[in-house]
Amino acid sequence: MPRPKAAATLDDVARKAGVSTATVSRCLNAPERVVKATREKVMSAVRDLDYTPNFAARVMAAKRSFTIGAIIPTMDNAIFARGLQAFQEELHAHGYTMLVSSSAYRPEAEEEQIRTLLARGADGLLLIGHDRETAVYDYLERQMKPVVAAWSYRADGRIPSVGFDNRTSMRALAEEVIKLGHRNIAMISGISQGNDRARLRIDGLRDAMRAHGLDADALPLIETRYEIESGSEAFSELMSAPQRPSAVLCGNDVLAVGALLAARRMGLRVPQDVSVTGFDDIELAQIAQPALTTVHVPHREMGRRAALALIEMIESEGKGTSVNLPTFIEMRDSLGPSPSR
Amino acid sequence: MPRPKAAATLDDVARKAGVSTATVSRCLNAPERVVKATREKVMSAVRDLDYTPNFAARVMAAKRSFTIGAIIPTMDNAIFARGLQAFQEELHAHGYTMLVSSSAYRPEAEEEQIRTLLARGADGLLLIGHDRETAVYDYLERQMKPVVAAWSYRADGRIPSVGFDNRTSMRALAEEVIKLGHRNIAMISGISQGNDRARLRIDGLRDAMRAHGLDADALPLIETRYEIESGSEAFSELMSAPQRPSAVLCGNDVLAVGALLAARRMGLRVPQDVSVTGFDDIELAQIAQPALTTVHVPHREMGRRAALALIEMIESEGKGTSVNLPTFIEMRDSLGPSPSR
DNA sequence: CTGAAAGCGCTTACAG
DNA sequence: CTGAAAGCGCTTACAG
Repeated sequence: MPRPKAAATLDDVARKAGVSTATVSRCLNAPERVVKATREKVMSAVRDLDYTPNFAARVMAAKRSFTIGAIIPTMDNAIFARGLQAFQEELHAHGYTMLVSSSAYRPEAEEEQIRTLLARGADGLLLIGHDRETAVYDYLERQMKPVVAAWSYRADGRIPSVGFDNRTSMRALAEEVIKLGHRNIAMISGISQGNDRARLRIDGLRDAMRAHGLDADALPLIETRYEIESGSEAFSELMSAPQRPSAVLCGNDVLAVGALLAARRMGLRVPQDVSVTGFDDIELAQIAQPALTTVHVPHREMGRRAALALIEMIESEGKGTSVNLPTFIEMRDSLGPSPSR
Repeated sequence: MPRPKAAATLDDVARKAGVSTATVSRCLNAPERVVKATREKVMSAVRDLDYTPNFAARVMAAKRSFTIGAIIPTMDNAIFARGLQAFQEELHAHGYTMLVSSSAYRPEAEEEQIRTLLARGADGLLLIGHDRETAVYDYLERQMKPVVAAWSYRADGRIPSVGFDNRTSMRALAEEVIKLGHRNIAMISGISQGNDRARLRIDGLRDAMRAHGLDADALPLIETRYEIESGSEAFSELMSAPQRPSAVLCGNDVLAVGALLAARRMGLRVPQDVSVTGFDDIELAQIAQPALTTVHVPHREMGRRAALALIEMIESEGKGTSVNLPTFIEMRDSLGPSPSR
């Protein structure tokens, strides 16, 4: 009985096929450069030995890993799930594997993970948004590895981005809200510190307010974690202010669903008593009661395009082109005219 | 101006610190084996050169990668998100990185990914469930790398599992349903082919039916993809049968939410006209209207324990112990007494 | 406590 | 079209 033998190596295959390791390597990586007869001998040896190339050795010798790292704030939240899935599918279709880690919205964690993934030989990196220290960008530049920022388009970023315009998207939604007669508007946002998406959405709302003569500086605003429960708490707090808002714009759908839940608990009807809006258009938005009016973000498309951009940069050594994806407002039931109108 | 230099190597550090590469390596991996003075010289060289060890080289030399692969059916679905996040956090806390890929519920895709991840030097693997070809298990065994199956506990599996009992969990829920007087029961399941979790949940329902004298073989059952829309379609189909069910048990919360949506569209009140139940207790279940009665699965705990089990197997070369996590029924509003009672 | 050197398993110019 | 050999950047017995 053959005892558990170590995995076969290139050498084993070469010996068994009676050729050199160079030839075996070519059969695997550039079969067209080997004559058919040789190739067949080699491939059958590969099969017999159930040979799988050792990845680390290949990476080291070829200086390519066919691995791309993605560092996202969190996986435990539908915000990134769909886009990430599409990203991974597209990578896989091109022969790449995805390495993921989550930073829990902590910049130091992101930095550490950038180093780790790069040290692991990632051929490129997907990062979320643009907010990070200059030193991090300097480091990235020195590594000379393709990096793309997703979820936030920015023309003048230090790295190319594949995303959408968070600011004008939120502004467009806010314009609709204002058009419906709302003048007491409040916002529940994600923590804007280190999160350009959150900050730009706030800015977008303020842009719209200013454009319509509302006092943007007086905007009641609560920043909180992207969790349903946090959205509920913020909503209750906002609604217990002396001057109750007639519309509460939320930084994303998760917060908005939390707001909806709190409204129900408080006996407030949405949108008759108060309007609520979201951002992202994740599945939750359709399921919520009432269904959420929100900004539709093309998550899958964004994931795909980000993968394509990265692969392009890796394979043709280009510096990458940013892409600004369009969003649109998905009008559903949670936004109605201002009751005080 | 120094032009973009290649990343520093161990050799560069050794030269700069005036020691051998062996010493530098020790400073990094077993600092206690180097005297303080030397260590300080080395560490300052490391800092000066902004040195990060090359991962592939390290893996190849040490035959350890501190990487663990996870192959899940899909990321674009809350079913796995929470558990996976917890898994990743626990790995990270122990210095491991997670490599993920999704198989889209295709066995061949899973097989290919097992090979890929192992070739990439993964020190261990997380797989979902137990349904796979014998040949795959044989292959896994030959690789001699720790592998754990999650989301489904099984005492006699070929690999240890960290999960819960899908069958008795569903049975317990079904008992409650039957206790409420329901005798016309139907089920919407995920595709059971190659998915032991789905199959065991069906079995669990049938167990309960049999135990209460109902005809388990006559159970109206539709198997479909784990998508909201699929749940809606299946529900409509089930409800248009001559003999309408008074309770529809769903293979998971996603399907149940789809059923709820369809019920609303059909003008059926839940649970007055028809009861609906889910499985998993993902966030959706609480948000649904009415809130879903479902089986609570301890996703985070399962993810954590799976990580721990794998690390344990890697580091102490044990064969791993399975863990069977308890589930419980989360009674909410979508299950009520049978109207015909 | 530290160093010289072999070895990990590939790829890739360079010859022929 | 194929092979001999250097080299990728580490770790780790083995000496001393």
